[in-house]
Amino acid sequence: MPELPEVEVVRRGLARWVTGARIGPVEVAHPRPVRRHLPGIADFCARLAGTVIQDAVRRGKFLWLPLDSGEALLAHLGMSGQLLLAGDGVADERHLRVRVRLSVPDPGGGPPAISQLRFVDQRMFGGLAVVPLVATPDGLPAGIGGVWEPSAPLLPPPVLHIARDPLDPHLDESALVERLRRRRTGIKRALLDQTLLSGVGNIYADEALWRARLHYARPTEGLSRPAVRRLLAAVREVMGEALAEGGTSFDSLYVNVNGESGYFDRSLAVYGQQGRPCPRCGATVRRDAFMNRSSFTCPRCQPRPRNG
DNA sequence: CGAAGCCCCTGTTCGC
DNA sequence: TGCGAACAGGGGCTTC
Repeated sequence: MPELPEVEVVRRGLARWVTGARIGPVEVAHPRPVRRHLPGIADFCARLAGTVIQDAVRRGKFLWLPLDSGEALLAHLGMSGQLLLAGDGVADERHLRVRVRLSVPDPGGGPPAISQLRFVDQRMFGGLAVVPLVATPDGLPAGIGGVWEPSAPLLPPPVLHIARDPLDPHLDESALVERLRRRRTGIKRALLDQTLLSGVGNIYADEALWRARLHYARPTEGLSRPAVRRLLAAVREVMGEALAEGGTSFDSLYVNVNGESGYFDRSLAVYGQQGRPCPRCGATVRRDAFMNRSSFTCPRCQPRPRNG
């Protein structure tokens, strides 16, 4: 499943390889991934055809390509989505949902010559839409990327309520710490609340809580400022490590755009590790049902709060 | 406004 | 061997 560091690697690959590309005909093989484009499939295709991609920008797990039409192609990969660059000779993937034909003026040596952007998604939680771009409420850059800006920083409306993510240099950490401490809920719920902080999914929440030695049910009420800051530092740390691995595991970003990740299977201390020893203290990692999901903790490093 | 729960989706794995 | 249930989970949406 694509997590924030992988989405960032995809963003970098797209920025590198398709900035300046002109979009040609668009084929929608399955209507579901375009369901959030309310005017329909024909309108989706018509708005894309003939435009030129200006940039690739990301906030949390939302990714968009600003177009010279003033609109943007907005993407969310959901659980199983991939954005792949391909040449015409590459066989269609089994779950190919949308094909965007491209003409890339300067292929720049990416083998083979890129002529398609493909949205491949088995489970179709993710999707694409063509959306307008509106000014960011705070006047600051919309997210990561955004080298190209017409005059003011711009954001797709569906991303307006999404908070900045841990990799965003404009994240106001002090304000976040205070907002989080005013919440009356468990710390993992708060960590997963995209209106507070975006891009943290179940895996990174569990890994960061383990590093900060906090149980997922620990009430936000009563968490000290330093404790919250330690947790945010842990989130940033684990994501930074994953990004470093994703960025160095392969020779070129072109490969990473094609959906590879170097992070999982390694480096995970607790997520998916039930029954195995905690890497820090050796106690047996446990798995609990929480929020209709799984939560993994070390019972010794992360003791359950009395009233949790 | 905040908190919490439901639901969407399909391939894989597991239990009977 | 076959079949249905459980599971994976981000985020939109609804309700209180």
